[in-house]
Amino acid sequence: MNPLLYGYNADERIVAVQQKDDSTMRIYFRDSGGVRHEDESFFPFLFLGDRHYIDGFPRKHWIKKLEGDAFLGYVCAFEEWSSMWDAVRFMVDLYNRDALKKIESYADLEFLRVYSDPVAQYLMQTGRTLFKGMTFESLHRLQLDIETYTAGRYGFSNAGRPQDRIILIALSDNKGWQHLIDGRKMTEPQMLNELTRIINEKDPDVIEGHNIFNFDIPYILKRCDLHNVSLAIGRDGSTPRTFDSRTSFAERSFEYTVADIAGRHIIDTLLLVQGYDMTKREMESYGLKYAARYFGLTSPDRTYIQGSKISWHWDNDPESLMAYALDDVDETRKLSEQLSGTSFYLTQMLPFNYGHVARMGSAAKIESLMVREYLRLKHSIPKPTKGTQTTGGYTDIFVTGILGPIVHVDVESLYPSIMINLKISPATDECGAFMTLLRELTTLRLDTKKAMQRSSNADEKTRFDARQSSLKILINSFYGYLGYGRGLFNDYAKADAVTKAGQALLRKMISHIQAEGGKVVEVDTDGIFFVPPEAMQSEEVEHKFLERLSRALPEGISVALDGRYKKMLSYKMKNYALLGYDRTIKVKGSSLTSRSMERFGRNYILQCIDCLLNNNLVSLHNLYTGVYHSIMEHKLDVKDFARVETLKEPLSEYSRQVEAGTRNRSAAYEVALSAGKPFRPGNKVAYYITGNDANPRGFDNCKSADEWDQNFPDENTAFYLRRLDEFSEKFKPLFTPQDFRAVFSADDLFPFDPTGIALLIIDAEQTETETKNPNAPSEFDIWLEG
DNA sequence: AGCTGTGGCAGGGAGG
DNA sequence: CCTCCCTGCCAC
Repeated sequence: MNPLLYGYNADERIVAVQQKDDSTMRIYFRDSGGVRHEDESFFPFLFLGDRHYIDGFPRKHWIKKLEGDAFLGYVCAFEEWSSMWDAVRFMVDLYNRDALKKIESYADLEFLRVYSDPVAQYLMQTGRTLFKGMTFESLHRLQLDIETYTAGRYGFSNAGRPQDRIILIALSDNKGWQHLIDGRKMTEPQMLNELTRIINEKDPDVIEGHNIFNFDIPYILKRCDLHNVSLAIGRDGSTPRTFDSRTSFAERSFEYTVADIAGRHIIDTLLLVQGYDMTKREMESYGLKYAARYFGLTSPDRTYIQGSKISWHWDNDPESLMAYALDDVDETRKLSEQLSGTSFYLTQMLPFNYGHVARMGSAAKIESLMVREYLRLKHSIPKPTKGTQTTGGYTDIFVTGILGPIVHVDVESLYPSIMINLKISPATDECGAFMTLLRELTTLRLDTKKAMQRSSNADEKTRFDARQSSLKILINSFYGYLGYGRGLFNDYAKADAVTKAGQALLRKMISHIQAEGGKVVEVDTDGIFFVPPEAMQSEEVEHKFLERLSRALPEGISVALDGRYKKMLSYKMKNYALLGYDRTIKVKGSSLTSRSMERFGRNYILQCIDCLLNNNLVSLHNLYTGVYHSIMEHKLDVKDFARVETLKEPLSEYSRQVEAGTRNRSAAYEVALSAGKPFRPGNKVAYYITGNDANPRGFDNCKSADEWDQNFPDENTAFYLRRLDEFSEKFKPLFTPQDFRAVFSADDLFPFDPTGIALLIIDAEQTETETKNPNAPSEFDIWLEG
């Protein structure tokens, strides 16, 4: 077994960590014969017990940096020394015997500074590990959901007001047991005590909830505070420890309050859903109800209650509210069942507990494996290098318009394949852990995938799938880690080498396709859309073509057929629409449709695309006139023309920046400010434009969507008509100017006649010769020629 | 206290 | 009008 992947096999998993004395821990492993005790010396961790101070130094001071010239920037991590002094002596001895003389007292240690947080965190986390050896199935998971009664409309922020209260705590677990705490029979303090009692009695390993970090837990804690109740739900009798945290899913950042419950793990399904959509990017919302529907987990008789109506239902119709709360926990369980498997299986090989793994990013996971190996080898760990990555994926568009038929090919795992193929790993990784990890994880994933395909048991298949997909996410992050500014082992030059090799590879593929008579339409990073040559338009010939393409590429790089489409609307780079043979339409990119658009616009554009791909110009014209009149006659609902924006920053920060002149005013923030409600980053604001000016300044003419009154519609008709025309403009390149005017016109003087209107296909302009030339010489030519 | 990357496009606002 | 800058959204 490769120590790098220690713990992947079930019989190597830690089942319990028991503290022996102040400085060591005893580890128990599970194997086929049951639980056995293992000599801790093999285990490559430093166990510091639960004392925060050893030799008078906080635990984090055990990781130090020497500032001597020869080893500036390196940290040494220690694992088996009994005292700080031994550790320092070892390190100094290793690098510089002279320096030892300087260290005579604690005062001399001032030149040692805490350097590497990741290392410190790593050690501290492992020291706290309480993960019991369990299968995903045997984990005792408890779902929690609360409903609150508020005098005002915004319950959460009012959690401190005595007149608001928790009315319902719904719990459910995978032992088929359900419990509902009914506020009518208890005071709130009684209810909170009862919650504590039940959790301790049921003793769950995991507590799950949707948005549990930002709502349920903090709310409960606040109410406990108010009523002086101690929420002692830790396995050691402690109360939850909370701290503010932030994760960013790509450019979106998400703030939440992490709660740590001793001996238990908290899983927030909201975070799981966001993490899932980070790669898929096709969900409209991350709310529980939508997510449950998205994954097909909704029961047919599910009860729905609007958030604002909860107080009313509690007063008038409590039974349906209770049913609603139980449906919430039921969906949370199913959601977690679906999504938490990836984190669970990764926990087996990462030096972090389940709850932590579930909220960690990919880079931190990779780094933890690297650091563990360096600790095992007692090798120094590099510091992050400063710099930036300069290149990314190759993106290009060759032709715009409606085209077809279309074939999409892509390189499987482009960046990982390149890294393995060209042996690209960080220069600072002297022990070669990075490449070994990448290789081993890739092999492991392929094996797991094969095992999945072999398996005939549905449950087992699901388990294997969860494992292989969690590995896939991890493997794909190795490239990102190279260019990650805070990565201890980052290497920007190597990150650039990966992307440049990718670009060269794509150019090679493009020229191959063109040489065979294909018409390349669009390229993005690892995939190519093209119109196959006439002779090739059958699936069998396509596969032959793919084989030839694969043979033209280096060993270890494989190309796959990703999709076949009837037609494609090629609009701009990263922006296109596809019509499948099953008549479904996929729209990609933010410039055709995006979440930031008014809903009527989104629907309008989607329908336009449908008409265009199906060459239905009469419908297109009718569509335009229909929407035109709906706007004119105030027939749209506020939901259709309101714009919904997500607040990224606290309102106070926005105000400060506007005051300082470093930021422009923005309608969404102005509406939020004037509403006087407590907004947090991540909250959504819906607003619409008022007035008569077709070109208004948004932040001067905006109103909150819930102020709109159907009986006195005051939306700016001129503005929304202008928006309609802006949306139509997107299709201008498809028509001659006259044809465009004829189609997108509400002028009914002459009936619309589509005769003679042809959709245009335009070759994209050759702007940058260097990037546009697929045959441009590259430093990777030798590699490509094999 | 925690955080994987680059590239392309749209729209608002400010200022020329 | 236009250009520039910034933010937001999205593809990979």
